[in-house]
Amino acid sequence: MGRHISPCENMAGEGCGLKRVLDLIGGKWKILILCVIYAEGTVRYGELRRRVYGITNTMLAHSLREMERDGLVERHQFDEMPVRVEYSLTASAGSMIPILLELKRWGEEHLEHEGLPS
Amino acid sequence: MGRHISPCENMAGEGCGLKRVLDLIGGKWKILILCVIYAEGTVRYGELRRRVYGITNTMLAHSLREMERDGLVERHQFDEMPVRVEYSLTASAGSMIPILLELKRWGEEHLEHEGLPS
DNA sequence: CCGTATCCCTGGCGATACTG
DNA sequence: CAGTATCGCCAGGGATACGG
Repeated sequence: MGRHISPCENMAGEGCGLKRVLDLIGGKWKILILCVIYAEGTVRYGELRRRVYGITNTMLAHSLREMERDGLVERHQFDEMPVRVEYSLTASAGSMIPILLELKRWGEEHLEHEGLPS
Repeated sequence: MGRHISPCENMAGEGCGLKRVLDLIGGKWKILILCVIYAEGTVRYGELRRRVYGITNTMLAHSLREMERDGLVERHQFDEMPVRVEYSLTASAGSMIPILLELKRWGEEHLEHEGLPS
């Protein structure tokens, strides 16, 4: 005893904080996108697409729209010719970054990269 | 400058640590299951199903098998009558828990529960 | 009690083509 | 350059029934 949270604690209940976070950043791409924007500070759309390995146009645009709506990223459009658009993190998303970087570190420490064992 | 990681840092590249973690614990249920097992210390299958709100039999069993295979949970079967099975975290999964709890806290601090705005 | 076996369906995701 | 518009796949997830 002492190492457990009370069994009554709402770990995975209906409106659990964890579930709500996962609704925000769940799915295949959002966490990766957030981390890349963070690493770059400010990124243009095309650069972002190149940095997030394997993402398609559709998914990048779609994910960005949702994250903008959810207050995680900011979009700044410069009406030059040709048009330039830059993305950056909101303060809110910024405060989540350290957690995501820890997750990344955990993966690097605990998971060997390996191809398929033949 | 100074606040950025080098642009060359592999944030979301092909074998990125982040991607590998997400392969392990991505999807709709695994993170929640891990946190519930942690909170209980040791849990029986049925208790787990009750605690993870909304999960189905199929998905719980399936997730548990994968996580066992991946070295995240341990299964202990007691051949009593009726049979009893208990799940607990491995040390490896345990070391990830603090990160997941931070994520949960982030959600609780930054996300109001709200139904649909009418 | 603790699951597996099946079947089925939705929506996340992707490919391609096209526009301001 | 920075996206939308469409279409379609298929794997993740769910319901139900059954087995050790």
